[in-house]
Amino acid sequence: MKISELSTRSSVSVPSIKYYLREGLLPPGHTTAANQSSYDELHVHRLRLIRALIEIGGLPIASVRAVLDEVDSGTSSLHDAFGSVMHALDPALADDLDPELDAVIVEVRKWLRARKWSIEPAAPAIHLLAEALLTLRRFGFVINPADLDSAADASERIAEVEVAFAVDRPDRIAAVETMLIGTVVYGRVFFEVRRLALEAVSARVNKLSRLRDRAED
Amino acid sequence: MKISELSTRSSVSVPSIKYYLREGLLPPGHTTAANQSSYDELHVHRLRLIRALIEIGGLPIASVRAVLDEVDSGTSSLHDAFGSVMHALDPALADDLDPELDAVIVEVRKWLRARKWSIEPAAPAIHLLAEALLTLRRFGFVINPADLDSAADASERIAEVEVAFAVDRPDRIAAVETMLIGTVVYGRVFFEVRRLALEAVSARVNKLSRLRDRAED
DNA sequence: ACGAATAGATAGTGATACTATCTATTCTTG
DNA sequence: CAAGAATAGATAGTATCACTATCTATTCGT
Repeated sequence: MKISELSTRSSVSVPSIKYYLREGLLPPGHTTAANQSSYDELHVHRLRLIRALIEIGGLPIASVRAVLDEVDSGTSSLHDAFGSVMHALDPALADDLDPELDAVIVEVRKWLRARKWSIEPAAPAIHLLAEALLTLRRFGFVINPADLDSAADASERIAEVEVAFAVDRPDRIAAVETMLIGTVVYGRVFFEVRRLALEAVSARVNKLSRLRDRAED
Repeated sequence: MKISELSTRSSVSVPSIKYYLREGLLPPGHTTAANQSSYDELHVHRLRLIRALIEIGGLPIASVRAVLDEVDSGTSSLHDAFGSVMHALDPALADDLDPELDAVIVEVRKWLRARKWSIEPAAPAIHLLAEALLTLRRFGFVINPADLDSAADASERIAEVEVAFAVDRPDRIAAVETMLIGTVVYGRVFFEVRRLALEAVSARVNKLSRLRDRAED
């Protein structure tokens, strides 16, 4: 198909498609003449992936490129490929050499061992989780990794479904893509579920306190 | 304290503090002369809040301002204030008039009723959740709101702790701030826990499949 | 044959989050 | 009390990002 058709099929403007081609997010089409290329279903699919990462995941173009490069590079096992993709998701984090943060990182690692979760030691998620926990503590929240067990259990259950689904995919690229979409889009799903939970609990408490006020009259 | 001290205390550069003052994220200090103002602990605290929203929550300055305006405006109940803050968190979402999306929104609302979660009908979280679920389906994930029950249960448990903590705070602003920090920073915590869960499950499956391969030799 | 579309190159744009500079003052330290 | 550092407030500049526009030399479709 030509670029104009790719554009309507994917609802991405032609200039944007050209931009993604330039930036290497989208592989070039099959060149049929000096100024003609033809694109296929793979391009439509890839464009949907790019838009999901940008719009739902909020990833910058540079991260999208890094992630897609990892998807396309034929790393050995699915798990290794997934690890690389996870790593490419994060902007490089500066080592803060904050002793307080280091202490929390140690706690997180201990928790991971206790849960028997085998995680690559250099995983950015460990650092980012520790950072968030430290921030919560600095705002007065008394929170330990163990308080996250119920969230971790729920995450694990859904992760099992996701991984099973990914492993079932016909080829390696589709499998890695599935894990990627799962991470980014499910991440958003969880975030919104959490917000809804907070609102629901807040509404309940609000109602209770109004009932109490009335009883006191 | 003077601006230089505020800068070292908060590890935010003086030009950035001036920028936040200009942008109305940080209230002006108490003016003591034409070119002298004094700042206090409240400013240190507010700066920490701003940085947490930007760095951990990834909010743009405009959202931070909108959210802080809601925090500072004396809306009646804590719950109402919380609702406004939640609303200010989101960039205005265009109504897509996508019938497929509308169908998913209906599903989400039904799920919320089934869970007895009372949510403001216009809550952006409903729209955003439906959007994410629709994207997952378009990538082949078979997923219904009910599949989110375990995540919702876990979120609810943590939300109860958060709300109890917020309600206990000395004043209304502190309470709303607590809910805000809870939403944004816990959101990040959950995201990272989920990624760790995925990596752990992926590692387990990888190991199992390697064991199976070996058995087949 | 002729207007529309295309590839590929280069340049321009608007938003964002600062950062720098400047002036007129005020502090502060020897 | 003098001189250098710091400050408020204003204005201007910068780097990055994600496009968007324009241009040229083709090539396609009718």
